[in-house]
Amino acid sequence: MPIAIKRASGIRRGNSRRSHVPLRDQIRDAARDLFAREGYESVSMRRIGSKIGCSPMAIYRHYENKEELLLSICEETFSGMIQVLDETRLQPGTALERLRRSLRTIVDFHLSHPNHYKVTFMTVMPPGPVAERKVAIGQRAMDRLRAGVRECATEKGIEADVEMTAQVLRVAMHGIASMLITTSQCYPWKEPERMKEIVIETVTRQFE
Amino acid sequence: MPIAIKRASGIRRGNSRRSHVPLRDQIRDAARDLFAREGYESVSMRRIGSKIGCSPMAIYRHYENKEELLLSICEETFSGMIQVLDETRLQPGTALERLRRSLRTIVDFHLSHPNHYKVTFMTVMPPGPVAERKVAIGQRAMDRLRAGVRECATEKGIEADVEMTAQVLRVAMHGIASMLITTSQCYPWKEPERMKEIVIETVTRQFE
DNA sequence: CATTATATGTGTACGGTGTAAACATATCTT
DNA sequence: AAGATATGTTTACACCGTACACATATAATG
Repeated sequence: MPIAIKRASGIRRGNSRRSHVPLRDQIRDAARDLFAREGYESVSMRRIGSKIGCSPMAIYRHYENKEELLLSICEETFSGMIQVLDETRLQPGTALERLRRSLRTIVDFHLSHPNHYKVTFMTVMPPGPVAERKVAIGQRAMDRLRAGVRECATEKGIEADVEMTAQVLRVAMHGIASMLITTSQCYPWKEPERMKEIVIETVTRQFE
Repeated sequence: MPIAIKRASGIRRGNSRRSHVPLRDQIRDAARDLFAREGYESVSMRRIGSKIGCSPMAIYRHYENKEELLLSICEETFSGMIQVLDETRLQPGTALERLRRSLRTIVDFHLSHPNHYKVTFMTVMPPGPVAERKVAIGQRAMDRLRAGVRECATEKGIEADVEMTAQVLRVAMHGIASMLITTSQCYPWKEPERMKEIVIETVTRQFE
């Protein structure tokens, strides 16, 4: 779950107990767990602190505020998604098979990080530097989709509106993810796994 | 914007000013606007009250709590959508034409009522009896989709997994609506109208 | 009509929240 | 050794949802 990410700096900062996980990481780990289990809004800074045995205010030495703490998890998630996407694209198979694998990867990734998804894709951000950062990193993921579409078109020898097709794919994956995430706890979805497959198949049928 | 809905009871309740909008409706209108603009969690009952000039506790005379107020807006959304869906389904044409018209209606309805959409579909409700009531009324909208799918299958003489197909359609429309609503201000969408048509065409192609 | 019941508003209070500010100490630098 | 810096705690504040007690305006009933 933690989505392996290389730490920017490996220096050991002053902690009374040696060889202890840095508090910054403990906080993020605890927050991710609590957010995922109980939802961002219902988890208080006080509870995060008490879970790892530090005062609530200690968190603010490492994260500007609660939202930045979540955003940090968010970026971690995004980087992780791009990473698994790149791995997926390297696996063998036809262009279509690889594209469909990528789509599955995207959906699964979102479903396994619902809180990140909610904050990143279901929150209307007022235009500003934060929103631009989000769009920018989102584009890096879109690049992978565009490449996949382009490869499919090339392999099949057809012309495709790459940008439009990629957007349609994105929209479809977004639909599955957001619907399942917002309603999965209450709504009787009929075989969500099969639905996922059907949607993916449907929106990529032009490349069959 | 308020989505015309027939009031269950037309009686005029005691209000000092005559011919005034009932407080219950004022509350819902204000809440819908604030929820959509700033998000359910960040809008306080105090702010809703102060926006319409009543005390926070006055709201509790009309809605049991904040969550019930949210549910009321969701119900309003679904009722409006069911209404336009029923009107659309009565128009002439083949089953496929009518289904596609319904899908366009759904998307257009959401895009022209973004506040209702955000509140109803982009707000995660904690599991509980209130959320179940939301699911129940949502099913009444799904019934219309299921009927449209069934008619298409019958007309084409093919067997279709009605429930699954309806869910796929729902998911796809949800994807378009939520993406356009959440990102339209920041993201360079390429011809959203055409994308809508392409998505609708794609997910109903099996009935061509 | 007088009276009671009900519907609908307000004010206050409680336990929760995120976090600013001041302070304490442990570690690093010089 | 001494000062600077990093990292923790304590306290305090403004705000939150809402329970509770109270006021009043309308409806129902004798």
